[in-house]
Amino acid sequence: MTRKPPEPGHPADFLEARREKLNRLIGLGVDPWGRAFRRTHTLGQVVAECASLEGQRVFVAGRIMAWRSHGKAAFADLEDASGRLQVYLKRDRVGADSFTLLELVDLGDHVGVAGEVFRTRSGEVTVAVDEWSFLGKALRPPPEKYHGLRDVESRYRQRYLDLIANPGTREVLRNRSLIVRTLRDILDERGYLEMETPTMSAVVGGANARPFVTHHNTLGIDLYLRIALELYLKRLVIGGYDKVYEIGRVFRNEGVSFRHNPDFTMLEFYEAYADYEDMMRFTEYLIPEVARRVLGTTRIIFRGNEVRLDPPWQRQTLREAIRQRAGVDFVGLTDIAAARQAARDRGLEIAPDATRGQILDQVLDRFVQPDLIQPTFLMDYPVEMSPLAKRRRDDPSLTYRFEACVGGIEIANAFSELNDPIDQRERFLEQAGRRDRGDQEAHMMDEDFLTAMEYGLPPTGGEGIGVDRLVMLLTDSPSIREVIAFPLLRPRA
RNA sequence: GGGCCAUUAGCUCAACUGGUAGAGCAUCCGACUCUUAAUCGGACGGUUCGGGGUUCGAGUCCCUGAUGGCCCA
Repeated sequence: MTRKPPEPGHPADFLEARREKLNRLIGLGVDPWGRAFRRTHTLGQVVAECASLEGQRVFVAGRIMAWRSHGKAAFADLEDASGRLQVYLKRDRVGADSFTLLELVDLGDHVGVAGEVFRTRSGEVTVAVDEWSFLGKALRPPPEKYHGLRDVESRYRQRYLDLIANPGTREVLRNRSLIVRTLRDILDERGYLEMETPTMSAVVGGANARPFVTHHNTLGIDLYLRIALELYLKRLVIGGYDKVYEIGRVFRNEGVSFRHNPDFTMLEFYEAYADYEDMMRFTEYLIPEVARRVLGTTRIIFRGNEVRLDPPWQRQTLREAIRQRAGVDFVGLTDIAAARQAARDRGLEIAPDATRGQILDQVLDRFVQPDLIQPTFLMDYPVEMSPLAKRRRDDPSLTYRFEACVGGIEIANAFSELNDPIDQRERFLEQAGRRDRGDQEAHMMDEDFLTAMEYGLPPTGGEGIGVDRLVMLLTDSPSIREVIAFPLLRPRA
């Protein structure tokens, strides 16, 4: 590709203009990349403490976000993680040579400045610069200063530009960090130990999902990326830790949607000698408490609805919730053919060999979850959908399991853990049968886990929370991709 | 996987029923020592997502591919 040679004063394009400035800087013996710069204050601190700082000399640094030139003076807006601050660059103050060098400054450059804090006529806190230096030249221009970066694809592919240009994105990812930290704080306060379990292993389980496969070269074996944290955390409970949790990435080889990303963050916690009732009580404390600590309120807006997170949350059996919203008792319906037909009558596409669990999943997805705006526990899932949950004493076809829905999406899944290794083996066998019949989401037989269970898992309450979805909820984000810094996209062709 | 929509200058967006691709910001040149979406004057900047077709003529219509969004699965 040929390109016009840049004429002096008329560079062929914006990239060459910046390259040329860079070369001029190097030619002048100026280091365009800078070195560590000892700030006395962040930009936000200068603004916040301006009353006491007025008249004092400060050292601050930031990226140049706006530039207003006035002949022998100029104003620039600097930005760092703490905020934005205006600086005033006057020839009489910085000196003629240094002022001339400002011609080589571009939007997006990092600079460090020293100068006196003052207020302009209009009252804006400003630093009257007497010395400045380059801390990092930008060879590409930042996005448009007023509209920012709007193109959704560019925002995800080049998240750094999204972050530079859009304060709202900075706020969301910052809140994500605070939410995760707060989850840890609360779990720590409650005496849970944070653990780390394998992300790769020869057998995966803990959820109905297709795993990613990878390969270990020296061992010469295929390994799976984990789809849940459950089976290893339960081993730790067997080992004697009575309260454990893990926050970590899990990987599911399935489609992408506004609430699905192939890798996402799960929180799972397990408490020995507890049950799903305890998990419900803890959940309806945990979620509003996170909201209160991070956002300062338990009343949030999500997708245009006000959601009140305060306890107690609604409780409804799955059976009743479905009967109420779909008009059919799908849980109680034992005739599978009739169930398939009833689902089809309600506009669902049901495969001829669909199991009851698959039908219930679809009915839940379509009719029940979207309707559950206020926090709700859906309780008592059928045993065939819940191969790791304890059976109800009063009805062994159901389990002590609940899912929590908030804002119309599922954010948590919990149960009284199945601790009978004989029943667990039967459940795995039943799942393995489905696998043999082609259900790639069915559980694998996990002899190692069964062996562990045979050493004795105490009655245990366990729960998984979709951290990304919780962040969506608390930041009113319409898509999971808004709360994941670098969501998966197809590579650019 | 299916349906609908989108893709135009570095960024944000225009361009009626097919008829010379424009604006703002950014960039470059010039003026300006309290501006703040600074202002004023001038200039540069395009594979209209890729490929094919229809037509005297395609950003616009048709086919095909790519990527993304939304809805459905």
